[in-house]
Amino acid sequence: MSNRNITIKDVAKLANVSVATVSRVINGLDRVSDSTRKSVLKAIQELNFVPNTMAASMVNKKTKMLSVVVPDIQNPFFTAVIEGTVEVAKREGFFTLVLSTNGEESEEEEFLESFLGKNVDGIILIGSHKEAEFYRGILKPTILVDRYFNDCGHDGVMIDNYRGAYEATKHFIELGHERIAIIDGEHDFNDGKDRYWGYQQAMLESGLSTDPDYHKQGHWAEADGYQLTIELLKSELPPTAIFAANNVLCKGAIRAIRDLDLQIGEDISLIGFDENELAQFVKPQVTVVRRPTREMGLQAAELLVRKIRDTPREAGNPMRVVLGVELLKRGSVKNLR
Amino acid sequence: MSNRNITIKDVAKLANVSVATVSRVINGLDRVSDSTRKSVLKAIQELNFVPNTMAASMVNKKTKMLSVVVPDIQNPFFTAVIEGTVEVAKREGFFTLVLSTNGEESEEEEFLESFLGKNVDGIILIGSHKEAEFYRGILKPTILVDRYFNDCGHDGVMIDNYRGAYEATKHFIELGHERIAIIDGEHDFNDGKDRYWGYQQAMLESGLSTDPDYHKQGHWAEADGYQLTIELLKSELPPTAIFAANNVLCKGAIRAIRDLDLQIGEDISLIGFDENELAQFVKPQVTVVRRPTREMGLQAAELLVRKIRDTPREAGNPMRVVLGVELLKRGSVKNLR
DNA sequence: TTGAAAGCGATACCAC
DNA sequence: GTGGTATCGCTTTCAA
Repeated sequence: MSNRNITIKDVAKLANVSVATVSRVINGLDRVSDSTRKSVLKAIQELNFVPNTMAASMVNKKTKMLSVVVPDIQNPFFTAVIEGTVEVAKREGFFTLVLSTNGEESEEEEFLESFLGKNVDGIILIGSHKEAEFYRGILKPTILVDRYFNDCGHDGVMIDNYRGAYEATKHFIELGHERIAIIDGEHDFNDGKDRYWGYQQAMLESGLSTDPDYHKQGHWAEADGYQLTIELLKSELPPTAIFAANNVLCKGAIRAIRDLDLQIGEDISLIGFDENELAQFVKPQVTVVRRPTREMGLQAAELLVRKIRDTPREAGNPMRVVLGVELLKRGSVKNLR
Repeated sequence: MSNRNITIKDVAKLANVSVATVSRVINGLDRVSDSTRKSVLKAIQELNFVPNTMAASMVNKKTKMLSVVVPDIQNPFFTAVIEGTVEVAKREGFFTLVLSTNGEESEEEEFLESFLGKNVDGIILIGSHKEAEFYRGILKPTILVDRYFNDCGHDGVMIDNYRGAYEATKHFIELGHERIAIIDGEHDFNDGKDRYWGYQQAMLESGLSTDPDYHKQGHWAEADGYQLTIELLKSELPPTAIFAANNVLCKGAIRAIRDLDLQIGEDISLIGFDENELAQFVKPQVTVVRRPTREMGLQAAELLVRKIRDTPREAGNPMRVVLGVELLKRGSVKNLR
């Protein structure tokens, strides 16, 4: 496996050729006579030689590795995206290395300055937290996924958050709901904001007002979903429907409803943003806005690989790929008509 | 960030010193006069220079990075272990790089031969699939987690699978159960086998026979858990208790029981091996054998770092750390006495 | 304290 | 086709 000490020189000596020749047979590009190739191959075999790719990288500046940086490796959304990424990367001959920052922004910087960060051929940043300035500082091929920043100078793959929230809300309305609440978190990034706007727009368009009491904000965590749902349901005039703006908030909401001994789709209607395990488990299952997680990873990796190969930086404006979402209707919305 | 072109030479030139001196101030080991240090630092700042750690690694053969290889990044068990690992690694100044093989054995080999595999200072293999021979071929510090192979030549961190299964089964028995079934998967590795033996031993010790009809084997997947549970519950003489030998089998079992409209802890008793989201969600919650996931990661990283530092290979026999498990009693086992 | 120079292990250009 | 060698960016003796 990892034969530290044997180098191309040893092989050259044993095979009675120059290191240049050995390098040639290793890379198979230049032509080498059959006989010498054979003896070199034999020597390689005999010595159990494995080329030191790091040394090679030093001269040709390619490592054939990509990195994917995520804020939380325990969130199934991220791992699903990663899976898509890895699939394409592998097909294209790249190794993918995953890095979780555990929500700490500084980690992202550290990574980029580390051995790894400096030696990957390209980077995919999922759900990243920084500001445009930071991204502009990254000089190598990079793709932003799920969260995008204008003027960041890189391509991006994201979904239509606005539309997803809009359709969820519309769905409630079509089935006769009027007291529709939304639980979300800070509006510090576009994805969160867009979801709220989608909700708001749908309400206004239908002539419904957006009661501030029906907008509960937490920190996008499961515990918040639980707490906020309890608050809503215990208020004087509870909503008839709740839109949970991300996967974990939705899980919290499901727990809360269960703990209050209420029946989803009967006593309270619910739609979640993003698929999650509990939404699939409970009966009736919870209607969710499904986003194409794996597909996001695929797209990101494809964009990245293309960018790496198009070395003649076509300096074209960064492109953004926006994938559609789908309202997966299940049984959690009661028909009030 | 990634200033490709500026090297130590540029800094040297600007600061009017030799590259050796620059190297010295970068590494802070050798002594440098305050005045030169200052001017070098200034030059570094001015040029926005970031040393190329890859080149450095070429000479000192250290990269300060570890890698963790897992079969499935979507399984919460693995990500929990990873989290523990990363924590220690970070504290000790190592970067952790995660690699998921998606269950493909060959990936593991590829990884070890890749740029990455050859350039990390140490490796943690979680739930790995190969045979001892393979591991012996890995010449650098390596720790096996969760699954161990005798004569593999490396240290390991695992849990007491036997005991966990034994106690779960005993618990059933103590509460008066006699028709106790087990659902598991292939017995191709020790962890799986040990769980079965623990179950069997507990049964025999209590004078209960292990009816083959009550031992259902699948492939350790959630779908199997579902299917096998259905089979058990629909058989002529259904068991009164089921032991699901891993986390996803348990989830499948919970789904199956729910779909048959049976009440956990009432119509059928259930214990799962390893914590899982559904076990915590349903009411009553499902009793599980809890294993110290994060702790496993911590231990593994600590062992690894120590090994990396003890360069004078003390060739001591490989050590194995076996962590205890805990039967987390919740409400899913009915008292038949 | 500082500098010159010899590597680390490969690649690639230039001769032959 | 094949070999010699400069080079990648840094560390580390060895002298001065």
